[in-house]
Amino acid sequence: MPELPEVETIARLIRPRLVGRRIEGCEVRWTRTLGGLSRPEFARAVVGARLARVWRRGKFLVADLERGGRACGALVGHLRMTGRVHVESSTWDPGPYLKVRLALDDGTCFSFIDVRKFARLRFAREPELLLGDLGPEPLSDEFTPAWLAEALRARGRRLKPLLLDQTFLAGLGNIYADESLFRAGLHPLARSDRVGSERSARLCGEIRATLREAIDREGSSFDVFYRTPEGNPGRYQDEFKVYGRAGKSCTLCGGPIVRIVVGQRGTHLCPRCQRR
DNA sequence: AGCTACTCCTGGTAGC
DNA sequence: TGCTACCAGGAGTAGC
Repeated sequence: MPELPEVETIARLIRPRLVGRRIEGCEVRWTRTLGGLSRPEFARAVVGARLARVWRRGKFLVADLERGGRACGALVGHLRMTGRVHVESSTWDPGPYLKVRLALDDGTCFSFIDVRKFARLRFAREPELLLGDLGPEPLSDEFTPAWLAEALRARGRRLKPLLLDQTFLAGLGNIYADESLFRAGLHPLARSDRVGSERSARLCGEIRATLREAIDREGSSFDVFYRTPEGNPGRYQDEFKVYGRAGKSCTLCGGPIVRIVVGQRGTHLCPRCQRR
């Protein structure tokens, strides 16, 4: 599933191919992907606009749009589990799962592809309305040990669902939440208000380190879905310590990795290294 | 406030 | 081999 490192990788790779391009046409094959707008409304909003900036916020991919040098909204994409993005020549075949395609002024096309139809590519006149509820960026200066210690204390929630809550912290998904908790030695069911400041400082550091290492390896690919926009798999899946390793031995203590379900999500941990 | 269940989807796979 | 049933899960929502 594309989480922060995967979306960051995608943003970095498509940025040089998109910035400065003008959208000359659009084809929508699945209207629900637009998240509310009709095809004509969407087309009217984006065709003729220029892509001024490509960036990431949490797991959202954002492209600011301009007309005549003036900001006129943004494309805000979310890949959910199986969304993919490609920028290729217009002769490239996007396959049967293409949802939206934007023709650009240099003969390339931006293709938004999704097998399961959960991904969204929305036009927003004010993207802040879609992004405003997100918590801090884990790799920003805002995300400090002091902030995390206080935030954990203020919310009496179990750690795993809290880390997946995008209004708490933006960008972690199932994989990197499990990996970060393992590296910090914290149990996914531990209550956030009982994690001391020492432990929460460690969690802060491990979240940042995990995400940085995953970005360095262009994200994780363990199934057919996530690929970089160049079609390459990421390499971080080789570094997983707990995710998808149920029954295998812990790299620290040798004991078995266990899979439990927390909030309808598969959750992987080492019960010996991660005490409650 | 926080938890659980349900919804949206379909390729892959386990089981027969 | 070929069928069916179930699983994965990000986020929104409803209900307790």
